Amino acid sequence: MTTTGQRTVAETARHPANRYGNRPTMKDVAARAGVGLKTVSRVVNGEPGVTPDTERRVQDAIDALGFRRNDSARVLRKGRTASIGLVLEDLADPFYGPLSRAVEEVAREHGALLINGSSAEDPEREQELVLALCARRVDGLVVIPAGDDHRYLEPEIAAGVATVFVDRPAGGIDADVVLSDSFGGARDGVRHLLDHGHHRVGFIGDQPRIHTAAERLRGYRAAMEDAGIATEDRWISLGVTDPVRVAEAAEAMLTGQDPVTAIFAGNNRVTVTVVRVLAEFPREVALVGFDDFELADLLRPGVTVVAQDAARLGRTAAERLFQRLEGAPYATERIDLPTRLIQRGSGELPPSV
Amino acid sequence: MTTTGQRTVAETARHPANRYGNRPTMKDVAARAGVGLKTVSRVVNGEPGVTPDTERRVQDAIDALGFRRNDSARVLRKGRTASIGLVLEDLADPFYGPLSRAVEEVAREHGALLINGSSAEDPEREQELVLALCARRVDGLVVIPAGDDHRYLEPEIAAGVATVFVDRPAGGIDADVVLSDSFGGARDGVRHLLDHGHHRVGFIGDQPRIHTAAERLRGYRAAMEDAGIATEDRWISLGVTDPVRVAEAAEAMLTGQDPVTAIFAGNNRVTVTVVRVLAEFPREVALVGFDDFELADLLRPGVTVVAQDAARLGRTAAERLFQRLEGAPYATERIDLPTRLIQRGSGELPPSV
DNA sequence: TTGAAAGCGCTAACAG
DNA sequence: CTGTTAGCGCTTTCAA
Repeated sequence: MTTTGQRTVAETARHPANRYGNRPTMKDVAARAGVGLKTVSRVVNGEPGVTPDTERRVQDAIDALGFRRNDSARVLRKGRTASIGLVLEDLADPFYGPLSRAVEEVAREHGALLINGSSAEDPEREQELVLALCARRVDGLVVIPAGDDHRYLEPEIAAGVATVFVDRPAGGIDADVVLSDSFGGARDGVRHLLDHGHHRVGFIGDQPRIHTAAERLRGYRAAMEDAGIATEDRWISLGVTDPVRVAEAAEAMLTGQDPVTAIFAGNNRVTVTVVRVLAEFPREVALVGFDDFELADLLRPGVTVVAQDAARLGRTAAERLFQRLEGAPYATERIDLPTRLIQRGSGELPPSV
Repeated sequence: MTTTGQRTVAETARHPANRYGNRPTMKDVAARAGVGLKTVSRVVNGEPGVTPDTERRVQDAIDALGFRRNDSARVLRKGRTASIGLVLEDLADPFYGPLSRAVEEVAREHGALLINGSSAEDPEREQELVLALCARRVDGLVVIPAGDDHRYLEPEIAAGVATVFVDRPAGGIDADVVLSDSFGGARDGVRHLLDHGHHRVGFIGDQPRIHTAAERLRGYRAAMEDAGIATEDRWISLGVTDPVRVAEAAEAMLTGQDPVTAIFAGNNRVTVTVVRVLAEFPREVALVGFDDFELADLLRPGVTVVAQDAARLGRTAAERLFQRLEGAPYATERIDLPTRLIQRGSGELPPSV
């Protein structure tokens, strides 16, 4: 601790004790500057109607005391917190990094802060988090839902908390949602494999209670059906996407009778695990994954993917949120963002058996 | 909008207008339940001293009105916000995902929410963000600094905002800091290359004003010196780590007279760019990178790295923060976390010229 | 067991 | 241009 630091402590310690570690308030500043409370407020908020001289006296007092406006009090009075909440599945998932960054960027453009939390794909934890954010009176909420029943949000939305869902739709309530075209993307990806001569195509996806997982499975089935292929149950594996289960699933469908010659992976984690399995596998197997991921182009072969634009997803949702916050109450809307097939080699391999 | 939803609107609309979208307050609940304000407060906060019967009446009123406690007001009164701020460089950077997730997890264990923002490596923006968080009266702050002068934080720290720096030390103030051993890690990585027969080893790093970048450079120089090799300026490139500059730097040191036979890359972004360059390069070049990254093991050759544990960095910092928040004022501390060399092939290649 | 009153630090509304 | 007053919705204190 420097000497300067210690003097600061002594200085602030002169003020009457309160719960904020003896911080000076506008009242203290007013007393020191010899002006009224409201004048301090004017200076702090850059409102007009203060003589340069007065302003300087107030500013000096602010600097001397180390005053910083207490936004908690301000919020209480103004009713707007200038903050929005973001609830997602897992901040550590590379898919959500760009998404939350995009939301943050838009929030920043609107002078708002971002409070965020991970639901860990647990509906209860999602609700807990959302309600905690509502209790803080965030102005709005961007939610990547873990659960499928969001009726608990009804009173909040009715009370004016703008809410936009991303990546998966809300359950049981009418709300804005921004989605990638999971169905179309998966269908295109599987069709791409079929176009390259495959007939036995496997699908490894997440738990079907997750909307995107169900949609992608639907896309897979649609593509197979369009091609007149009867899918076998052995080719389809759904469940949690931890590496162990996914690796076992991949190995199972790659071996035995009538093994698959191509795999469609339902999300980035699945894709990566399948790549690991295939790296050890004796036969060449074609692969298309849903979600792009870093370095997919550097692997050999490069991994063909159905890419969705996570940043755009986040930006679109956040912009929608602030439109609602600022404007008239529009009708709720569903925004579908297109996916894009990126060919890198793995999806263009021919059947090896 | 369901019928239930509309009734909720009508219901809340009866309450006197305020700034929170006509939300019921404890006063409203008290009126409806026919009890005093304080009794509602007791029920809401689970305080003892309320008859089961009264409690039920209050609870019914709460449910009927859709009441949710306004934590802004609570905060104003209690002085603690139960939230901490995290300022990092870029939420979208894969290195920070696990770190912020770890911080969030610890916050959650302590019942606190996480407010975070990206500084975009801009000192002004860092300060702006930090002060905005202080104005919100976050209880504490975890900062990955972009700037190197943090004296602006002195009054805040004196006023009781617990602050822990991560990844890089604070400038101009005395504060806790949690670091990876950049110097030792880089020295070990370079030494590893030297041990495999290299003499001309290149170093591509970030701007030396960034503490970790400077430390890693120092580690590189120490290893070279220990081996009795005089480094040439041509082998060293420092600056912003955008792909274009890094690629040019790599190509420059790989060609011309006395080209390097091995490269040490100063962070994950640099490493990835160098991998791309080497993939196109006619000669085999050894590579060790600072920071681990996903799929490094799947590339051919696998990329040898000096790994730091981002999650542990975040967890350690956050735990330190809450120790401070809860306990006596310890002396500030510097915590160094070890790095780990992970051999995957690229760092074990012999010199090719 | 319950409630009335005071006040957290700020801003809105209205005087001077 | 400046200051005073009255809350924002909650918790604290203290009395019933």
